[in-house]
Amino acid sequence: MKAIVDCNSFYCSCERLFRPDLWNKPVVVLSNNDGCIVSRTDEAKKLGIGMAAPYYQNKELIEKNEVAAFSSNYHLYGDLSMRVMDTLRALAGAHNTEVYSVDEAFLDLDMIPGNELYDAAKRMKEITEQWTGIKVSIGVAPTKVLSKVANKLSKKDKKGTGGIIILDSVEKIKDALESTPVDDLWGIGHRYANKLKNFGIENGWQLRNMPEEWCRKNLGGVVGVRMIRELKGIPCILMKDPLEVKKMIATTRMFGTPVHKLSDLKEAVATYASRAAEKVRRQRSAATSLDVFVVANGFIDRKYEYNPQSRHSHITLPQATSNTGELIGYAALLAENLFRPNEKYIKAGVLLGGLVPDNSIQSNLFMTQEKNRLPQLMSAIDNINFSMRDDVVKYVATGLKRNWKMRQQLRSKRYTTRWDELFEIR
DNA sequence: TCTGGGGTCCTAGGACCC
DNA sequence: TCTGGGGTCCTAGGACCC
Repeated sequence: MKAIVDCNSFYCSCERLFRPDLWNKPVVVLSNNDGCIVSRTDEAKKLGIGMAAPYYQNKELIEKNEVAAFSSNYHLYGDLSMRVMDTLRALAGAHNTEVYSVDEAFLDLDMIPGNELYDAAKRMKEITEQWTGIKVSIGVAPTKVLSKVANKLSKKDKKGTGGIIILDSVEKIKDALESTPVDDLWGIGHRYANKLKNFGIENGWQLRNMPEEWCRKNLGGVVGVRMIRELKGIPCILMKDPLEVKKMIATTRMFGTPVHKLSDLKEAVATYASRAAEKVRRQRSAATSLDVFVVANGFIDRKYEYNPQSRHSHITLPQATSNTGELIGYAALLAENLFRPNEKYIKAGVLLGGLVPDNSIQSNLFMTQEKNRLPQLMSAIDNINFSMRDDVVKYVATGLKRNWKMRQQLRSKRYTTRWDELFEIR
């Protein structure tokens, strides 16, 4: 059996952890640039604040009901996520734990006898909540897709289910799938959901009973076949090896205010390149390709209209590298190619792809000694930046003023990762 | 030269996830 | 409806090989 453990309203729960005054109050957390709402507590959901709803459209509602709103504080969420995941690894075994996202993990529970599953899940839930202060919900079923179904249902009725649902019989699976609309299934997005509804398929049980070949034809080939088998309880989406590394790494951001100068654009792109390079080094990889993209938003009829135009530029690197200086050089070059004088840019990004293990980088006799020492320079910079704070050491190309930086006006303190922002008790 | 029947590798684009 | 910043997997089509 597989379990999915999911933190309830994760970003909001992190914010509330250090704010007892908000424990029963509505809270929302905003995306970067304070653009839209990406996490809501139950109290906020009850007020009718939608998921991914634009912040400015809900501002009135938020202020009227004294909803606490926060900018995203990734230092805090990242650290608390690590605590939750470490706890789960301790309880289920690291090799049985697949961290699926910042607030979710799949657990392989095959070693636990069927009649002990509920007690085991309950114990995991209690210990995780006690050790981390973050509430979780658990769904258990024969396959990943079904465990997600169970998890979703357990969240809908936290009191009735105790935040745990186990689907361990055909009858339970049937009941669960009948009350799950197709668009709530993991792997069915809005496109497929609409398609299914046009065929008169509304819930998970109806989909489960469709022929495999029909799914192959209509739901993206083998993806559709896997989906239907998973619904039938045949595991097709396997647990991932915890040691797997990423194949591409990106850093992209909206700008706080639109950028129209090439110098600003290059600064931003250099900053994203160095951030991406850092992430690449952290997983001991090197990139063999680099992409830069920009999104321009023009004035139309003297009116500011949302009309994003994106262009991108790609380069295959002569040699795999994770060196910030080198990557900034290429990124700046591509940014220059993309730049047009009369455009305003609202967003840009850098993607590092074709990642290979960094120990496979060929060093050669003809490389200068200086170049051979660059990895040491990089790790020295990484160590300083990690132990002190972000960007103590940075490339000048990334800018000093950074007037394109995103807005984050409502960010809470980084309680758990910065000495000078510790939680204070008087 | 494009006639047959394979095969591989790469990229772009679509669909999905949180 | 497209608001945010990440990612993954799959397929189709082109280039190239024998």
